[in-house]
Amino acid sequence: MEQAIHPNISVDCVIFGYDFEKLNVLLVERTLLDESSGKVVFSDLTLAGNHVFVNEDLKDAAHRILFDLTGIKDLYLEQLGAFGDPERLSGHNDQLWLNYLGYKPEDRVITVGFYALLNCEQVKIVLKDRTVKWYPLTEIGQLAYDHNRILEAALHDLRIKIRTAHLAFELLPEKFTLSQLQKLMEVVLGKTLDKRNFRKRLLKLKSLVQLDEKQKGVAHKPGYLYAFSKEKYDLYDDQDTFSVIM
Amino acid sequence: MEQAIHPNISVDCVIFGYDFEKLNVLLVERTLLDESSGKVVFSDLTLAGNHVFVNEDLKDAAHRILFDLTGIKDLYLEQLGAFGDPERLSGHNDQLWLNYLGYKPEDRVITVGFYALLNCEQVKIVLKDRTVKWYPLTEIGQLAYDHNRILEAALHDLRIKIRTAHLAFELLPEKFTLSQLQKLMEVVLGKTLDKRNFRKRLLKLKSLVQLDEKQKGVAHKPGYLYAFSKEKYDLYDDQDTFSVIM
DNA sequence: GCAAAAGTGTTTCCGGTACACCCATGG
DNA sequence: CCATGGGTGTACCGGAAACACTTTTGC
Repeated sequence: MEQAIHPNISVDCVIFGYDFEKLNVLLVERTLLDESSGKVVFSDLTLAGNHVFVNEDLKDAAHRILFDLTGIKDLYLEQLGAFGDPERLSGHNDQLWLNYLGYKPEDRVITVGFYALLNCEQVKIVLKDRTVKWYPLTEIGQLAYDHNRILEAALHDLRIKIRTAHLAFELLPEKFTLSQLQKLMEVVLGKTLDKRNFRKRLLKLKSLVQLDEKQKGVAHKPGYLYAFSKEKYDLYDDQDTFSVIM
Repeated sequence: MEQAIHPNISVDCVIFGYDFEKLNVLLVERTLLDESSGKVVFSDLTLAGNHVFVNEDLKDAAHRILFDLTGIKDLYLEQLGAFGDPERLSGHNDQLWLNYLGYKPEDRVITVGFYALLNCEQVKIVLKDRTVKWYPLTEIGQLAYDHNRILEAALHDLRIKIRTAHLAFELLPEKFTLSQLQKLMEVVLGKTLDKRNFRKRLLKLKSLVQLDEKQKGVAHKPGYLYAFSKEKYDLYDDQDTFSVIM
């Protein structure tokens, strides 16, 4: 019975993936076929989500969903809060879909939103399922259920927290150049930053360590690689933040 | 059936009340009496909370709980997130209490935390129930369930948000002096602030308007009263924040 | 040798901070 | 007339912002 699913509580994950160019979100295709004709009734996209197990912690459920979909453990996860509008599943397509899956469409389900951060190149997702794909953030249209609301909340939170915390490093590979870090900030915050000022500020951070290693295979002067040191971050604690990387 | 309670989803509210001296939290006494002897089995404190109705929005549930307990509508409410540790109700006293109330103690309940802000003098709470009282934040010990965790999260969030948003005004009456506002900030942030610098910054805020009215009945030079203008705040939007009232 | 990004210092300006005295009221 | 908090201005300092040229690599 440990694995019995809870009918009223689900978890939805906004999975952000950075590819050195733009922010992407991993979405799942939801296509309903007419049983007799085999024609497509509708086809749209959802966040990665599922019901929790009866005795499962919410964060564990989120990790499980991420693992099932992507084969990755230990991603950075942040809780966004609960989404409990009684009408959140009452869209026409949503009702058809829930019925198709064998849920009672009239059941109340509250969902807990999370977001995960990863780097698309480093964390190669094994897409077990052809219906799961990366979508550039800027090209995401209407999603199923209340998932646009959850996505919006995730993005809002990410934009605030990336200024002052170590979230940025979760979106980069272990080793990265300062320019890559700067580009990431520019993409997330939606504005360009001055290179020299950016570097001045960043080089003050004790938790950012320069490696004895340079970029390779680039058609220009190779940059030094850097890494984030969680140990030093914990050590220097609150002094050592991005504070005002506007 | 509209009023049927949902067995698995509850809402808990951290109700902060400011009394011009300190921050208080409204707590509910929970006393279990032995049925035969009438002796006290245990007695402790909980946040204001209850299960949600089957078709009730989470925020509506929080407002209802606040209203039932205090007779107040339209308090400022902020969601903190969901608390879903499977063990959150498994304390010894918690199990006794749930059993006494007629719940199945083994049922999984996830709770959504909120916090509310009010001014103790202005918003005179009609304490319908003698077991509900204000407790100074600094004197709160161990609470029932996982309520210390929820309180901690609420306080953390309040301390962050009060620096940059209009939360402070929710803890004051409609008209207040700058000194009262400063005192509030000092209490919440836990540090003293320089009077002149504080006023310089505050007087820049377009959403803070001086009234043609002074303090009365004080044994010193009376101060001007001020009010927060939601309209101007919305108008000037993001420029007009407390930004760095450290 | 050319394209492309890496890397580097200085000046300016604004905002934060520190700090001390006179004023109006109630008792 | 005294106690109490209200109200005000200035000088200094540090950090943010603006800004342009040289270097190293792959092709």
